[in-house]
Amino acid sequence: MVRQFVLKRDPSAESISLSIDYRSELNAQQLRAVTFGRGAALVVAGAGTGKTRTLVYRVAYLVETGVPPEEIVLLTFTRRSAREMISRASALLDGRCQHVMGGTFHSFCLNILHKYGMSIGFPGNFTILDSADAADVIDLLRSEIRIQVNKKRFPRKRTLQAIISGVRNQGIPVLEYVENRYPQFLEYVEMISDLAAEYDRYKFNHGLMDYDDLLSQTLFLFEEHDNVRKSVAGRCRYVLVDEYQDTNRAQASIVRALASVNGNLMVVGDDAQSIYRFRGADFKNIMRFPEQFPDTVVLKLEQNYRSTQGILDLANHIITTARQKFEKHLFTDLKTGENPVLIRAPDTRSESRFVSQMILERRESGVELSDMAVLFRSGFNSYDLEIELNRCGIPFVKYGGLKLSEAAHIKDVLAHLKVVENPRDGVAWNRILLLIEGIGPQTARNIREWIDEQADNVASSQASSQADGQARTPFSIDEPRFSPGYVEKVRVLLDMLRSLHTNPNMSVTDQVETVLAYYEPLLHRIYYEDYPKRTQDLEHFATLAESFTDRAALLASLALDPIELTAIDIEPMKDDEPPLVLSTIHSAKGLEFNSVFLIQAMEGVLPSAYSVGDHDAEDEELRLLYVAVTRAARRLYISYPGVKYNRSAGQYFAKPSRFLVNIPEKLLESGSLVEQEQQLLQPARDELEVHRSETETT
DNA sequence: ACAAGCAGTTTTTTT
DNA sequence: AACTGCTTGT
Repeated sequence: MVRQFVLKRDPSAESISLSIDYRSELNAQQLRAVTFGRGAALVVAGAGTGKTRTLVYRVAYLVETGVPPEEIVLLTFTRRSAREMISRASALLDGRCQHVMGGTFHSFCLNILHKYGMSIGFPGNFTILDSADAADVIDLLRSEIRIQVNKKRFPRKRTLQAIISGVRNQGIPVLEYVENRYPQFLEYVEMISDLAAEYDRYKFNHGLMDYDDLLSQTLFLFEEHDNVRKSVAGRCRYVLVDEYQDTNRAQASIVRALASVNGNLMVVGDDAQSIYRFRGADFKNIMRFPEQFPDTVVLKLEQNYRSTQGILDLANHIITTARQKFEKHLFTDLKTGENPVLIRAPDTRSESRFVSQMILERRESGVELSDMAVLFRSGFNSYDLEIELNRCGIPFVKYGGLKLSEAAHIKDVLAHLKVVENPRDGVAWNRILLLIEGIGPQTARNIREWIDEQADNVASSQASSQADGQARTPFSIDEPRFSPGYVEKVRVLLDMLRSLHTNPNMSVTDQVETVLAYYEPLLHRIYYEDYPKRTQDLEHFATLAESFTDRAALLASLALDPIELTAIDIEPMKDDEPPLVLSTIHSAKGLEFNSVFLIQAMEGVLPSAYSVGDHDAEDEELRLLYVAVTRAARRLYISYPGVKYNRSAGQYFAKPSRFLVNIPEKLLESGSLVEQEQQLLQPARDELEVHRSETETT
């Protein structure tokens, strides 16, 4: 590294030129982080200690002290939080902050690969596989290998994808990974390894990249081309990383590479809130940070501005029971407040009714609906509650769970666009061919093979010369080699795709409309049971697509930043009241609410049944509870049903979460539900019934 | 040989 | 709701 001489700022000039009064708006610890100079810093920030605020002020401070905004990189966990922080910084200072480079690791890497990928042999038009697409690719390859397996239980495609991705993320052999996490599949280790190799080869040959590739290929690019690394890192004058406890190995390496020229790096995180182990995140990254950057200054934010003392006491108590001890004790000045409660409801229905009722009460007492949240472990834990909320006419948005872009019909439409973008995208071809009546897996495969040949011909004719004058596309049938049962239908499909391919000036909206016109009849045939609902989603999607200037941007954006709207979406804000938030605990990270309801806090759900027996996994479930609890500012209600219904076991007695049973009453009061007398209850229920018929759209 | 439809099983969390 | 395995029909 070039030796640097630091010129100290003139303190008298500082007070004149800075427009923000940092001293009065931040506490001493925050101020230190915000005004930190050059070098490496680790900010250990407990829940609710103003972590986001600190980052926002840090961005503004850097810009205000003359750092060019486009040389500041802010890496966050979701694009949503990057967007939010940058706009908050802009509001604080001015529009200059909009030019800060911000986003997720994946989107940042995608930009780099688009810019420099050509130099290491990646085509410019590669398509991105989300994890479901990746599983589909693996499934295509699996069907070939499986013939030799015969009759035995081979892992399903999602499991295979999880294993292959996990192996990549942790950089360990398949054997070790399967031994630890999937001992039931030990006999298939060799086949899984073969499959992983096949998968990599397939992706390379067909211009595909999965999420892991975006990170690892960027690292590969940096390793192979030092000038690229220097050039990229040279433009990263200041690097800021949020949620550092949830980075994996590859991401930590990328951070190191980005800081390798200027060395100005600030990472912010909280080891107690690490909840992405399943995705390869390693909270030890945060412990290792000071070793990797020997001159690291460690800064701590410990004063909590969010929650009442009662909520913090509970949170502190919970985290001390983790097997891996964390040295952290949050404190606050907020003394007042109602203590957290643990409520046992008779069953799931009454739990939903209780939560809805409390939400209405809180709203009556002046709390905005949008300042309340219902949190749960898994997306489907809220199904029953969603019905009840609809019945009560309470508007809500749901984060986590099924995404719009993950719905089958949206993926169908996207697959058509992907094929036009990257004609070698075999999974997308497979998907759209299977939609045609009369074409099954085998025929789709034959057609795909023929398409691959065509694509090769196109490539070679382009390579040799443009002598034949006519641009060839991979979307025409020259030979009558397919059976008449479906050849006409394939011809219609190819005609449609060719019209998009040969028309580079066509707007994204027109492209989407063209695909939709083609897809509509297929949708009706395949989803004859519920196509009206799906048609609605497609219209929503078409509106959304209008804001994109080109097809590649639309596809990349949907792959990297899935629209978080469930199919069970309410009418887009018909009334102006901001809706209640339903969210998985994972998706609620970084958010805060006046009142939080944590539902289904029972054994088998939180902790998840998958985690029991694995100490590290159980610890992570505990941290998940910690995250949920610390989202609450004033009120916290934790509930679980005493009886749970399950299709296989029927009704069974549910146990409260093991993390909650031995907590002193002083920290967590327990409560139970009593059914109100019939006469009083009846009119209220009648009224709700009326609401139901008005609001129920699903 | 292949597609399509039916019944029973299985569902974590996300870039 | 989606996936898997099985049966039936072309």
